[in-house]
Amino acid sequence: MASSRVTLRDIAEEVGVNPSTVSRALNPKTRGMVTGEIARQITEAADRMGYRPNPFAYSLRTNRSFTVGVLVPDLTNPAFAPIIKGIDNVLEASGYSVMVANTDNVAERERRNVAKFRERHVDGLVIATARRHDPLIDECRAEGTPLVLAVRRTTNSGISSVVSDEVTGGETIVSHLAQLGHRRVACIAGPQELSTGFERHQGYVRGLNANNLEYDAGLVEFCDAFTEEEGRRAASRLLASGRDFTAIVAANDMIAIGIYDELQTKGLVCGRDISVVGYDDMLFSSKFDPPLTTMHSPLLDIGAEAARILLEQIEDPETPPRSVKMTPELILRKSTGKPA
Amino acid sequence: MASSRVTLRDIAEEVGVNPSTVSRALNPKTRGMVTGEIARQITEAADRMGYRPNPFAYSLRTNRSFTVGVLVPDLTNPAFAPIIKGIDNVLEASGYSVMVANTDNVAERERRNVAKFRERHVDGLVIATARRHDPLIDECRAEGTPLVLAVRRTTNSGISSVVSDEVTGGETIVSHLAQLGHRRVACIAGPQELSTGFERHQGYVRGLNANNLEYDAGLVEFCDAFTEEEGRRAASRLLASGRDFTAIVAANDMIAIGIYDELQTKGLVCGRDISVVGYDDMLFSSKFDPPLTTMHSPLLDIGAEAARILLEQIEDPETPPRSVKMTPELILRKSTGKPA
DNA sequence: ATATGCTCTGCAATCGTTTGCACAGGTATT
DNA sequence: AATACCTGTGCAAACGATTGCAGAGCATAT
Repeated sequence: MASSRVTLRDIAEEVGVNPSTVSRALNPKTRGMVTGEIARQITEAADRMGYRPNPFAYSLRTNRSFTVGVLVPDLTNPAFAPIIKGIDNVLEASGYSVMVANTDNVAERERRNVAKFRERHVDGLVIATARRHDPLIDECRAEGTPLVLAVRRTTNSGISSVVSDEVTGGETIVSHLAQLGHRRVACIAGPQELSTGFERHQGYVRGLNANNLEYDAGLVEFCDAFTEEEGRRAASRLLASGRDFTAIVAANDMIAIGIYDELQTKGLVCGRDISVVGYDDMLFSSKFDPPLTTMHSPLLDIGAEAARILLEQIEDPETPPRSVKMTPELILRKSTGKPA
Repeated sequence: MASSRVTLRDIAEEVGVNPSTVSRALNPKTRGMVTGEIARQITEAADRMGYRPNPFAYSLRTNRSFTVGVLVPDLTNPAFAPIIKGIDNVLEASGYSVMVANTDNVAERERRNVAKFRERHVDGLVIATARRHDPLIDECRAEGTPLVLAVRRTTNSGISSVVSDEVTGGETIVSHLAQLGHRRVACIAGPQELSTGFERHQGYVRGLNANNLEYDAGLVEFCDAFTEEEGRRAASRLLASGRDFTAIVAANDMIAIGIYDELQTKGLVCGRDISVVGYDDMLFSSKFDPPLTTMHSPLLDIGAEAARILLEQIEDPETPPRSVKMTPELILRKSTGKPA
């Protein structure tokens, strides 16, 4: 309310030129078109008067909003928050603003928010909610707005994505267990419609092969969601099956926590009776009881890299889509040990 | 790229009226001005043609952006993420978009982001980074954009805020400890320039009085930040002082974790040798070793309520500032017990 | 001396809305 | 029947930038 904004016209009057000249003088790309001395006067006046361009006018004319939309399933999930932070860090530095939307994993809400972002003419989208087969993503791509997937990707190539190497991650976990001497390694896998769930399970299978362990379908349970509760239930089923095993590889840390719960109620001690390894290395996984051995996903870097690719893509829409795979790292803690 | 947007003018031509009529027919507030039948034709055509108003044009004209800015110290901090989620939940329902900015507690970054928000003409601001004396907040207020503080407030009244009742929270904690039989209760307080740190400490002091325990300056240590590391260092100082005490009230859960660390390295077992109580009840505080007794802050509700107040304020700028205090709840877990 | 080209600036249209004002036509009032 | 008042619609001016085009001024080439 206080300060009536100062516009190009105001500066123009002050300096005694046409607004268009002011526009050119202030825009680095067109600055060359105006005489040095005049340009100097203009920038000087602009500073002095506290000129701030009106983003609406700019956007209306140019259709650029310097805004990007970010879609995550859950802002409060420690396996996602760092991604946003990573994105925000690089985007802030480039003058972009980040709009977030929480979808709680419900497709309808994803759809609605993408629509909202589109209406608002965001310059680009980073999406962390993708399913392996995701019509919404296809639509987005067809629609033309620059887009990059983070953490989760679709089977559909031709879309930029940055994820971590889930398959080798899973494989490495099994190898770790095998080295400790485990022969009967169970798996509590995540949702198979998500690339993370799918590929980590795939990694588990490869790890078995690589270490000459046989695959036993009775040793793998699937979860419908990456949640503690789902993990607990799956663990319960596994235990109830009466099968013999000495270790469990969990699809992520949340599920691992669920497994902890179930082991505890059954009076088993994790790390001694049964080894458990998680995935993600989310915040506090070192504080659990016992501290969780887990595969560290470079979430912050994934977010940052996704943002960088998006920027590239916005800058030059002709840039071909790029997919990068970060490498995760095994963090040894107390939840794994030699088989009992 | 694909769909050339359809504008008011397109619809006007289709129906055979002037764009202004279309504008009026489509706006609920002015719809009464246009003949029922024509209005019907217009809305019908709008649907059919897939009309979506151009937000830039709208904003340029009206100076409303349907956007609010949210400032938090750390997106990944489980004591802040829920706030954003709460905000997003209510704002999304009202058609607003949320822009977030991460400040990492650096004043310069707060300033920069507030400036960015202002340039972008956000309709309102919710700020979770306020210091007790915060010039930036004063400037914001003077500037006129609707503003509400969340979780942390300034001493300066006359600004809307929604926080939890830290003082009684702190008091209740001490009472709990006193009831268990503790007589020598230490305190590891948070930054005193933040209302949370300040008021929780105040609550501690009141709790002492209320339970006829004497205040001993030697039993309180201050942290410069709400971090694990600061908590650990403070605990170390406290232990080194050689004073006698059986319980520690921590300014928040992060600090409590730091205390856990230090107790462990000193071979003390928390909950038996020394009781510890945290504050916030952040995610996973029930999973620590031992599960943390803590004061639950209704973070999600705080965010939601802040958003509601902000909406009120945006709707009618004359609305007097409103401050609400949520009541926290003590969650009993394993980190507290009878004194050894 | 004329033609040619280059550099700089201004003019005016445009982006897609909203909204004050004018005005046409109809209804109600006297 | 003349006047006043509504009601609904159109016109055109904003909002504050960007940008194609035209032209003024000047230097260089012929």
